[in-house]
Amino acid sequence: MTVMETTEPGTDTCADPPRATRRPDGRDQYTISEVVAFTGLTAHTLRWYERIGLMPHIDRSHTGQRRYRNRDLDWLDLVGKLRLTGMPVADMVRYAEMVREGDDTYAERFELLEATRRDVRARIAELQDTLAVLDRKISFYADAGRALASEGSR
Amino acid sequence: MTVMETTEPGTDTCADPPRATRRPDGRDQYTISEVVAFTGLTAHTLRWYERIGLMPHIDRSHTGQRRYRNRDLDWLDLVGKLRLTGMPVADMVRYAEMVREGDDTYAERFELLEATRRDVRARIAELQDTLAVLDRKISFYADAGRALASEGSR
DNA sequence: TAAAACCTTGGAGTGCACTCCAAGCAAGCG
DNA sequence: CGCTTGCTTGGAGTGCACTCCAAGGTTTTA
Repeated sequence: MTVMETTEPGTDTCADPPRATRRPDGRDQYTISEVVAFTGLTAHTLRWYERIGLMPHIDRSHTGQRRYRNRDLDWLDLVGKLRLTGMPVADMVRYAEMVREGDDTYAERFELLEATRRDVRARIAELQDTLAVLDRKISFYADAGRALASEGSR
Repeated sequence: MTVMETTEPGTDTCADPPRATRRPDGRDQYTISEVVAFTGLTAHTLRWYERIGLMPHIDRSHTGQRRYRNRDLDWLDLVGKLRLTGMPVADMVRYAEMVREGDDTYAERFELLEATRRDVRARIAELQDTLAVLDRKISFYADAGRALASEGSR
């Protein structure tokens, strides 16, 4: 039989979110499936990140299997945050390249982070604007619902 | 010659964002290109929204050209907000269908809006978390930059 | 009235971020 | 030792949200 390697093979009705298992400390070596559990990413995605240059070099066991280390998980945490900002993967790859290139790229990395911070602030503002619209619409619906209800009870 | 109908055909270096022209009041009829100017969407996208059922029926001139009205622009404003929340287009189509179906769907629409509001609140929280990470990283880079600078001046 | 700019359609194409596949090697357990 | 479960690869496939095309009709400007 072939191995499935899907996410959440169990109940498919409202599968619980990929709650990230907390990373134990005192260890510095993890298999890909452990990293899947920590990050909520799929193994496919982890390997894909590596192929496109988004990951630093990942250690391998003597037989070629990936052995992630704590610094790799820290990097994945950062990537996860940047992903939440909507930053394109290509930009994250660029950032990863700059990290590999070393100290010469400090200024450039600094600028990228500051630009990202500006974007995040702007998006938060947009979302708060949207929230205001939703609040207005929701109270409109609540009022309309009450009106319909009282109509129904008349 | 063929018509281009692209966005921003001018300078392609850092083209200014599609700043939405303000909608004039006292009018209730607009061509598609005016709506493009108001919303920042492309004409392609506006027609596509219509095809997939995301728009209400749009009036036509006697020769079949679209004539948008203020209520259509109001709807597009809402769609724009919902889009910012990351709501899938399919969900917005569902909402549009419910609006067309009429009063029977009030409760359902109400729930959808409330769920969206929850999502938006959650996303704002995530982004604020990310902002904290960025702030920490940026001040780290600022310190490192200062260290490098003073090293350079030594 | 002629040229330029704008609008119409269905269907095909694009870019992104995954997502999956097949075939085979590796690891842990009774 | 055999069984099950897990990990490996390159390349192909998927889903979403647009984005564009060709060929032609319409409206506006000079």
